[in-house]
Amino acid sequence: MDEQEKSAPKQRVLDVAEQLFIQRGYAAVKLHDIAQAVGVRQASLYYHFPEGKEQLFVAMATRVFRRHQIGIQMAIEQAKPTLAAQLQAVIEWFAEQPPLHLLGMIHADMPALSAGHAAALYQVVYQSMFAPVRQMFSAAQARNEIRMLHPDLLTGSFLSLMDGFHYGQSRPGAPPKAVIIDEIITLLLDGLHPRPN
Amino acid sequence: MDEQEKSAPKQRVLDVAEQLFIQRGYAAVKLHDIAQAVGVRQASLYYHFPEGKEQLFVAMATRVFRRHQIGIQMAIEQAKPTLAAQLQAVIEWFAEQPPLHLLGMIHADMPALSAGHAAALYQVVYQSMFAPVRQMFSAAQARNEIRMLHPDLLTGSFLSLMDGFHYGQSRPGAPPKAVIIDEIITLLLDGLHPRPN
DNA sequence: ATTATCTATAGATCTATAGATAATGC
DNA sequence: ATTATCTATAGATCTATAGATAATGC
Repeated sequence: MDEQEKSAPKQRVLDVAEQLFIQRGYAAVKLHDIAQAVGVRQASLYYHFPEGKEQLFVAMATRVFRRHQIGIQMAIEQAKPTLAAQLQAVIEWFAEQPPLHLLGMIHADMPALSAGHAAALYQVVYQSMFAPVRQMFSAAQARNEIRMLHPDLLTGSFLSLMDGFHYGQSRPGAPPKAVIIDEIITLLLDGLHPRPN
Repeated sequence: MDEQEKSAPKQRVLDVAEQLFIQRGYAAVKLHDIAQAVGVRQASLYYHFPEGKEQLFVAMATRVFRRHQIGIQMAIEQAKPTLAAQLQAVIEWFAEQPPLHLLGMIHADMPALSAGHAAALYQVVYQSMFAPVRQMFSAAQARNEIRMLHPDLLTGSFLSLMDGFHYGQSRPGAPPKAVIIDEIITLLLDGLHPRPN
């Protein structure tokens, strides 16, 4: 009965909910859609989430954010302690995950929840996504490795770029993932102006 | 009866619809919400948009995109013909507009429309938002002013950043707009690694 | 006994349509 | 006559609740 030890059917509901909620947004997804994709009747979802749609959304979002927190932290820890290596690892993490659409979730979905749920989720977003990335940039600044831009701005910009990643990725004639990652790193570290060497 | 010559009440409906649809997304906004904010009854909206909610959304989105197209093109034209000056002007344009949440709209709202409406809107987005920005970057590359990164990727990254702009902007203790703009330009042109001079 | 489902349905909400009303401008 | 609203309501959709059913594991 710990957080971890969850029944298989419940995990399956969360999996499907994750796909649909993230793809279409909270309001556009009906409980019936989720039930249908799981292969059960709409009312059966209330067995796993007795408080209904909001509870399901919050559970799903929390799970996604925690997974990203672990992925991001592992990426940073296992990379060489330079921003270039850490950025590479974190971007690779985002690139191999399904699209998250974090900004859209923060902006459109979370405000639709009850005030309490929204505030709680916002905390989770901050701890899981914002703080670790911010920490990576701050540390690089403390090492005097990079310019002293505002770390919050860097963090927001970086997460925006990660949200945008999958758009460019999916269009026809798009370069392969590895090239996109390389170019984003070049852009972030060296900028558009070519270096004089 | 031209596109331009629209009645004042209809414009007012579009104004309100713009605010609500962009803020909360297509599915979350009910016609009743729009009517209430306008100060009329829900059924009265059908006088101006006889085909209903979708038509209203498409009209609103088209108007927003066209406005941005003009704003972006004017910004680029009136700036000095260097990427630095043009970027500054375009970012200032985005900064003075209300948040657009372009990625969210493309991702969550447009796919909820009928196939025909979605395709048409997608065209408008491309022409209005994507093409002018892409052209700005391509031209800078032709002038040999910047690195030869994929222009589609640059464009997508830039528009992602513009979507993210207002998030950082609104949090407490955020730096003033002018500083944010400066830092984004520095980031894009010079990158995080400090230049050796 | 617990887990996981089902059927049936109440009640709320939402979109859209039909037809009436009032004001303005020929 | 045209423009812009209104009331009333049908029909569809959506969330949530109540209570039944079936399988598994003591």
